[in-house]
Amino acid sequence: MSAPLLLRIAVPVPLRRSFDYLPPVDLPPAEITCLQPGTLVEIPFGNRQLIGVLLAVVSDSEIVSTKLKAATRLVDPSPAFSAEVQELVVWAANYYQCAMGEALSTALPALLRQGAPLVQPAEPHYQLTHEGKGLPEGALRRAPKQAAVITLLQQCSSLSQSEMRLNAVTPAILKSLQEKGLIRQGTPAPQPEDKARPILREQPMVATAEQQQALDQIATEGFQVSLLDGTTGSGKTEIYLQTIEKVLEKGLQALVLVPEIGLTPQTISRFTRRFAVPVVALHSGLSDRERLDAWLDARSGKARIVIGTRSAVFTPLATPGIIIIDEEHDASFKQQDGFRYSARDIAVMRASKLQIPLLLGSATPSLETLGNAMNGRYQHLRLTQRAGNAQAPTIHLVDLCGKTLHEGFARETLDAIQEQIHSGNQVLVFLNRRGFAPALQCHDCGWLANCNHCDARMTLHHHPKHLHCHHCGHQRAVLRRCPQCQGQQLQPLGQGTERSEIALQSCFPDTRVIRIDRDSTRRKGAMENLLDEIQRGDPCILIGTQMLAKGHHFPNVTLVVILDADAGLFSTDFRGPERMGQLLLQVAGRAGRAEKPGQVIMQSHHTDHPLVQTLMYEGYHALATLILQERQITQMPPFRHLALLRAESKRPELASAFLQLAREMAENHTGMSPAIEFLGPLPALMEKRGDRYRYLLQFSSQQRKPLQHLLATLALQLEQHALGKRVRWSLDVDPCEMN
DNA sequence: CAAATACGCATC
DNA sequence: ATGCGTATTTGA
Repeated sequence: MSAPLLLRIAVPVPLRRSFDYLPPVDLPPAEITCLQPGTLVEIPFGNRQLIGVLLAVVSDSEIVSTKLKAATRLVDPSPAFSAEVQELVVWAANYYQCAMGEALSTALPALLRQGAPLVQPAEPHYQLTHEGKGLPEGALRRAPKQAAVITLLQQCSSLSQSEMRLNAVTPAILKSLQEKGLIRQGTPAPQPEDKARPILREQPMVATAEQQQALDQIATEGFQVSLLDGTTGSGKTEIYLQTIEKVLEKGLQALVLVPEIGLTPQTISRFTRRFAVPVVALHSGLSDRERLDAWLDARSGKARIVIGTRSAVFTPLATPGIIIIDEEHDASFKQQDGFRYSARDIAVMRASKLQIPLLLGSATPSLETLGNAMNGRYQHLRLTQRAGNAQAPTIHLVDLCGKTLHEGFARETLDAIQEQIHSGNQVLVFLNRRGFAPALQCHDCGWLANCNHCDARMTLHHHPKHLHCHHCGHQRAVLRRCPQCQGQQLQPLGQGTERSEIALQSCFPDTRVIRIDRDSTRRKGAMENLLDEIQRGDPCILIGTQMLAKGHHFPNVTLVVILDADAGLFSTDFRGPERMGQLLLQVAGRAGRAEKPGQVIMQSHHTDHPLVQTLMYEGYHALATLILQERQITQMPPFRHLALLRAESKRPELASAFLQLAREMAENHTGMSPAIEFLGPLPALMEKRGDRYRYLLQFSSQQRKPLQHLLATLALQLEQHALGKRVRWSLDVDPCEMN
């Protein structure tokens, strides 16, 4: 008699081990042997029911058989994860030192994590009725959105609800049309065979010589990583589209990853306008159901283009053909909590395992990617010309030293704004600090309003009037008297977007000033309304944070003002200068996108700083080269690999003792791999945050392998140790933020 | 002395 | 993570 078979399950808890279960009691033994890894299984765990992922069917366990429980049921007999995606997630869990169950569960759509079945309910499709087909030209002139649906259905004959959504058609529009008897719900007409169906809906643009050269060098099969390194407006998207076209022609799918802020309706419509194939978008606005449907369409191969943010890198694809990452330098590709993976780096691994090309696009590539392009591991494709007749903006440095400032603005800056407004243009003012002022100070004794829960100043907000800690969310009323000296002269210190908005409005009383930051766009639809107003093109001044810098086109902006170019210049984070360069260029790229030439004004107290000078006069690549040289000398990434062990606790001594222990454990291991160096335990830059004291221990190594090995052993040991259970800790491999 | 809170521990 | 039992503190 053979040993009973057991299910080895990854459970969605942060524990670095798997759990063994007896098969569900009602499962025929013959079917157990057929189960594949990636199958979802509902299991009793402690006193709750969880959805786990089958890792393997095994014949014996380290756990005595009397302690084994039986799994409740299979969510579905077939696996949710393809073997390919499951292996990818397992690889990533090991690389990023995340518990396997936690990693697998973050790679799953929310609905599957809750045990929803792996099938799609029939989705309503809409078709033209007889009446709708015979609708005379020019009818529905007073309902352009409804007319657009009719046109759409004339082209496509039948569209599902989600396809309608992708084309910005709301349920209300469909309802009106249904009531008028112009469209009806029904089963889709049988689709003509794939071969016959056209891929394109509109003709591609004619590529410039430079674009064509890049296009010719991008592989459409086999593993190849290309960096598409092109200035703003040089037509990177057109290259994505034409490359995708080639992949679609071969009957394969394209996976497109975009930054969180970049997945706008405009981005999606760029793809749906060009291609006649099914496109799905996995963005944060979807309901769990819609997300699962899109995921299933990608998995079945029905969706031919999949656009998504970070987590979409784990989308299963029936026929993967290419992966594209737009704005590859963007920080949102790195998850900052839990499973701290980099979607960009995982995409490299995925493309290599699948033997398909990967295209990384950016106007300001990350130093990691640029380093790989320079040493030849990635193909480096440069686009230097702006497409069309758009001109590159001219950049002026304004030296603030010794100048009288008007609420943070130099006289010449205000004059330049005046001039552009006068000529009927729009101006964008960039200040990466929301609120009225970043601090409130007593003029009599120098006391500062600090947060009670963090080592930080509280930000003064005017609308509504209160003090707000941007680190822990704590709020309090604005004080009328200094608690230290009873003085009544409490003064705002420094500039925030609210304050600049008021200043600009008083300097330009007849001009519309629009503030765009998290506070002014919190209300649903507020952002859209403001963007619409800007698109109308009337002269106005935009003042905002980095929300303005990414993913939006402002064709009428002719002047970009960077109020404080120095922020980030003296950051303690070694990535500060790189990020400063990327952000400044990105903001500058908002100017002069149409026919109107743009200009950029950068205000700085350090106009002679080498980084500022290099960025100004030689551009991003010179800056990047300079920073890379520095990184080589200081042995920082990408020349050396980093990992951080963070620990936090309400008791500071506990967190630092934990890291001290970790360091001692690690040093005991590194007899075999002396290449690993340690730094710390050190207090985090902001030691106290939200009433927790935070410390870190930094690891660095020339080789990834020994570091990964050490971290794996260490994590396991720390998890066992009593101290490890008393502090909140996490490992961050290839950290982006050092705090 | 009971209720509220903190801590340690196990989860197949 | 999460929930439970036990120890510890709070409090009327």
